[in-house]
Amino acid sequence: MKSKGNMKTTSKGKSEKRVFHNNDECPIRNVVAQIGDKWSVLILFVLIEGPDRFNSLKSRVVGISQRMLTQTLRDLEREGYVNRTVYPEVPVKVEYELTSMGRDLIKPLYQLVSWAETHHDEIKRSRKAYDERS
Amino acid sequence: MKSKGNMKTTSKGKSEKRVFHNNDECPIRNVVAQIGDKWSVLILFVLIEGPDRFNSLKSRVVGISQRMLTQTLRDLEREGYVNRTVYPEVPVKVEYELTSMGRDLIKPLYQLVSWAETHHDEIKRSRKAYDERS
DNA sequence: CGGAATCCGCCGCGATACTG
DNA sequence: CAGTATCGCGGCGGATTCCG
Repeated sequence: MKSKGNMKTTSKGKSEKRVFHNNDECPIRNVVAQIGDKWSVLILFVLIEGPDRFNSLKSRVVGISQRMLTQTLRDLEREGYVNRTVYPEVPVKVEYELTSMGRDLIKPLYQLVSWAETHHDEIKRSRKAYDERS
Repeated sequence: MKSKGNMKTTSKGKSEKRVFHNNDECPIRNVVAQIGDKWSVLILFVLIEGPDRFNSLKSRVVGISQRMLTQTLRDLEREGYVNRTVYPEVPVKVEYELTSMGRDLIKPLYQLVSWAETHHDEIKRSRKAYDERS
């Protein structure tokens, strides 16, 4: 990890305890804060398979409301992960697709997904054990 | 990606549109929901450098309140990412450290961090451009 | 079809005060 | 030192209604 502005050491010669700040200048928090919401990762993984339209997305991300789909897509677009294209037909057709940065984000995200699937049971067991202790 | 229960296709012969559910059975949402909060990743990255005590963590995760540090540590412990050890001295000493699963989680998380640092500027530019358009 | 606008409940999170 | 308890706000996110 490169030592950016938001991660400093208490430099007294030998680098010691690194300090972390939670603000807009923290790259990891910037990304995690965006994809950490309720729907972003699911939408991203749906869009891996190719461009898709609003209502199709709505049916593939089960349980999402119109409001949250719109809002999450806007956020992803603002971050630069998703492109929005309007085809002025009647009725209107709108397609969403991953940008190159969006497709690039998928790679580390996919690592996390694989990890999550591998450890899913272990996590569930840990939760159960924790809850039974208390 | 293995086809688990929460990701299905509308199987009509050739696998087509995958569907995603947001529930407890979705491994990725399980993990992202936990580390996606405001403080978890920062605490995890502090603990990479070795076991640490409560008040030391508090000063290294700048801006976190006692309440959120306690709560986030409890959550991470419940998931199985963090171990909590109490040393019955006077005054009490409590150490937190990553479990083997916690250290393992760091790997994919670190990929994400690297990605975040690499694309931080691009994201900031995308936001700026988006905001100026509207 | 693909939204925008409004209303509102819940809870994540911070601030503060107290405790073994 | 390492917490717990209580209060309160802001914002996420759901339900509903209206629009080009």
